[in-house]
Amino acid sequence: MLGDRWSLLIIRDMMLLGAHTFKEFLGSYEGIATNILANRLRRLEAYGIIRTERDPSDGRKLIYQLTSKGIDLAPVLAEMVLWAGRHEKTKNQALIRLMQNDKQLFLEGIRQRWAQNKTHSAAPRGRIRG
Amino acid sequence: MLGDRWSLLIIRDMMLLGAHTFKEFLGSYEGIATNILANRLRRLEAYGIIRTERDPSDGRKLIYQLTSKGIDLAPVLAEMVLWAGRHEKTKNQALIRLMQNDKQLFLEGIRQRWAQNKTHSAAPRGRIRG
DNA sequence: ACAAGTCACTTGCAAAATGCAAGTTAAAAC
DNA sequence: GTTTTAACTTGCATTTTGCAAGTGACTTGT
Repeated sequence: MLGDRWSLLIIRDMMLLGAHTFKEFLGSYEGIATNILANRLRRLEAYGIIRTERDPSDGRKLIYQLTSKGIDLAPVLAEMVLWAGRHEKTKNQALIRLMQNDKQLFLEGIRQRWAQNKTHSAAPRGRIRG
Repeated sequence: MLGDRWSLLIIRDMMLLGAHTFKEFLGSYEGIATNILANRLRRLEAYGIIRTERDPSDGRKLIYQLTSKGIDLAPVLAEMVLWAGRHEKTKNQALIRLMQNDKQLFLEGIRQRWAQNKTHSAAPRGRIRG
């Protein structure tokens, strides 16, 4: 279900970088092709991990949001980031230290940033500051 | 690095089912092809996640073991199993309840089962009992 | 001692997934 | 009302995956 090259990276970009439009996912430095991205977004939606909404202030844009099922992947992503920080050369050591020092607080932060989705209001903006 | 269909499943089988030979990985119900399995095992070894040893009691067999880097993936796998248990129909609810009730104890269990690797003695045997 | 397994692969080929470049469509912006 | 922008789709080449059938070293059974 998440066993491909891109799905978890897309979710990571939503959680950690606050990405929620097609273009923002494309910009994320790994360079996914547009057809693959479109396909993965549809799959993630079919799995109930993300949902889609039109941007009320710009009819061209779609806003991708994590569902509660998607938000529940935060601990998985957090552990992956910690593991990579421990064993691979990685930038963003600040984020990793933040997560090490208070994992619960970090997870709460993600949940709060995305919790609004349930009430159907606007998506959270911005990236997490290390 | 782990962004493919099989790598994390192989690691899961090592951690949760105690698999450590080529044949045991093949038996694991998902049905990986032999050429892909051989390729993934080599990649995981190249990444330093597993290591390989000859079985001293049977020269045909190779024993695959998790390195400390591989053991450190236990929290990632644990969170994945918990997530799947929460959101997907899954068997092995006993294991999931065990993990929910005491995640730390569960992780300690995995670490102890595999810690012997550092001292170059025999690999741990058997699966985790829910 | 020797034939018949077993184990851990490799090889060849077909099928599927991925990647790349160039559209397309609807909605802003100028 | 022409040009941009956002979110895709399409066609085709390349890469990865999967399947079936070997292969070679080692062990088992007689």
